Amino acid sequence: MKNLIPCRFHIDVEAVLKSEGLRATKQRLNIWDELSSTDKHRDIETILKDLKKNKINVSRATLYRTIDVFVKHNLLKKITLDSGKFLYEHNKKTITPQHDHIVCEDCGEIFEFYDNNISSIENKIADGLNLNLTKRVHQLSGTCKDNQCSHAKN
Amino acid sequence: MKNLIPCRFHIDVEAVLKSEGLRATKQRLNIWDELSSTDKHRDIETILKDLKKNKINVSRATLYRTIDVFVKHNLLKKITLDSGKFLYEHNKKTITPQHDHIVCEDCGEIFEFYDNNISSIENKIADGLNLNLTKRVHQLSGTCKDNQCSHAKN
DNA sequence: CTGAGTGCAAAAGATTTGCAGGCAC
DNA sequence: GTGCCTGCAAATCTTTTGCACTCAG
Repeated sequence: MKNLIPCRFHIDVEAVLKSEGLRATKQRLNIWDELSSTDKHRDIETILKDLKKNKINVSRATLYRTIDVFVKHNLLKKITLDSGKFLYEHNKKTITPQHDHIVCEDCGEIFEFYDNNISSIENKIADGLNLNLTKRVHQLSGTCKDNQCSHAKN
Repeated sequence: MKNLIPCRFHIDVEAVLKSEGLRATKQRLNIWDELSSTDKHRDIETILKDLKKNKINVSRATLYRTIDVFVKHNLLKKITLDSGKFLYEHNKKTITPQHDHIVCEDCGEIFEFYDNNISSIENKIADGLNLNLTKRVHQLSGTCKDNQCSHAKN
């Protein structure tokens, strides 16, 4: 029932898990299949629902634990919304290795952006405080200028 | 017992509340006194504890509701940490009107920064998507280069 | 085989809500 | 006096945890 979903990263994950001394259980592989099947940003609830939709049964607890593992090992990126909710997106190491997000408040669409100048300014700021940057969050949100979410058509 | 705490914004808040059709209850004024008494970034729990320390009794529910009101009316700024926890800081309209945060993971110290170039880049990005920027979050964190949190002595 | 990982259900936190009573205006 | 606001406790929501069982290596 999952043959429509490209499992692009199956092998990678198995390797990563093993190299970290973790077991490649079918739950973890199934969850990764689901996570890597789309570029959407989803919360735990949605991921769980999508798993069920594909007849993959994992307990909520396991999903939490697995997502934790993936985030810790950089397979997943955790996005913290201003509401305190979290969204997750898989780390396609090949495309846009570092990027930030801008959300349209009208339609909920999330776009990714990246700017090299910002990075270098950030580094200067950290340097000035004698800090090594370890994490960065940069999220913008806005409303559509023409009130029609024309960007969504892009 | 609160005579040591400068109540710099008392009048403002009362005016703001009234202009919004809200009542200037003693709970709201007391909470604002506490919030405006320091530039620290605190979570609900800490604020509640600090209130009790100053013999101000408000229920947890009222504190949540009041903080909501203040955030909504721009008297308070809500900072969302990556852990999903929230911190609050009062909006001193006079100093650093717009700023972001960089956290030292070693000592928890939070510094504020602002860079005009970043703002203009952000605006360009939003423009490109036909969006009016309404909110921005930019938070960095890092570890101390010399492992001694020398910045904390600044 | 053995212990890391899982499922379940209960626990733990954090925040919200319903409602009766209180107080700002 | 009126109804917005508060306090309390219960409810809700999200995430974590303890424990017995399972299965990957």
